[in-house]
Amino acid sequence: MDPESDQDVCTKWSTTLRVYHDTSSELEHELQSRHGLGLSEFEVLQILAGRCRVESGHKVKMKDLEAEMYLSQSALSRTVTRLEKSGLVGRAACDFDRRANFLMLTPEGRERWEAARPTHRAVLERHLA
Amino acid sequence: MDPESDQDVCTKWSTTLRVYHDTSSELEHELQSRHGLGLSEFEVLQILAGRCRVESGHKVKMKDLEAEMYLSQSALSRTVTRLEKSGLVGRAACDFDRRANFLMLTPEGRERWEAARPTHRAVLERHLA
DNA sequence: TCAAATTACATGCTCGTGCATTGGATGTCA
DNA sequence: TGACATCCAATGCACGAGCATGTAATTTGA
Repeated sequence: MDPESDQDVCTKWSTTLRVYHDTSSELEHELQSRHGLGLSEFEVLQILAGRCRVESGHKVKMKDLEAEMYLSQSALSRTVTRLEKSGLVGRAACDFDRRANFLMLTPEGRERWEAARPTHRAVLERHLA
Repeated sequence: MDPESDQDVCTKWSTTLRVYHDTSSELEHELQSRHGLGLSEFEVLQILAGRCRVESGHKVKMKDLEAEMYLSQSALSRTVTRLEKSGLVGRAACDFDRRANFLMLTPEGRERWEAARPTHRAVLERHLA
């Protein structure tokens, strides 16, 4: 509440704004132009790639995905729909709970993610290293 | 490029994402519900309030504003139009260059900004202190 | 001096996002 | 078991954002 901490938080916030906008807009452009992926789409692939190991049969529930992303339920639903239409992600019904969806990377989805990963990492290095 | 710095930038980025999303979405909600202002609108008022002192006759050029904001030219144009329609900002022609616009806070604009400022500051304190 | 390039701002268009709602499935409890 | 609450995901809707373009004013340079 004192002037000093005010100055602190303002500086911190403007730094955060700058880093966030610079980095995310370059991520968006690079991923889109080089790999045809939006940032949200890449992030979904990234999470699926990291979690689709042996456990749970290579599948991830929408709700689990939602919990790890800064995206509303509806936005995530549409993002996954776009990825599904592009053939990068597959949906599968859940036997135990037919309300829920399971998601998994397709082979093509894994390829695209692996192709895009260096681009993603390079942008982060450039802005955050 | 080494694994360590990769880990560093990834951690840094996910921290930035979390702080940015948490803070900006709460800013957006609080400013909208309490003061009827979008975050971009508040930021425009903030810059105008800070710059509309004696120098340059209390006016700011669109281009100068644009340089200080993370907003495209078109988005800024529309944001200012919204603020103008709400009576919070005034546009004035520039005598020297009739392409350019000058902007200034209206008295009501300054009131709204001063009313919203504590809300804005409180959210920053809460997330960044 | 005047045509071409540049600049400032507005606007048409499309897209991704959030909110509210819906539809269907599951859980709860009397 | 049946009625009601809760939960998951999809969808209608509105809105803010960026890109491309348009319009008008200014600058440039041959």
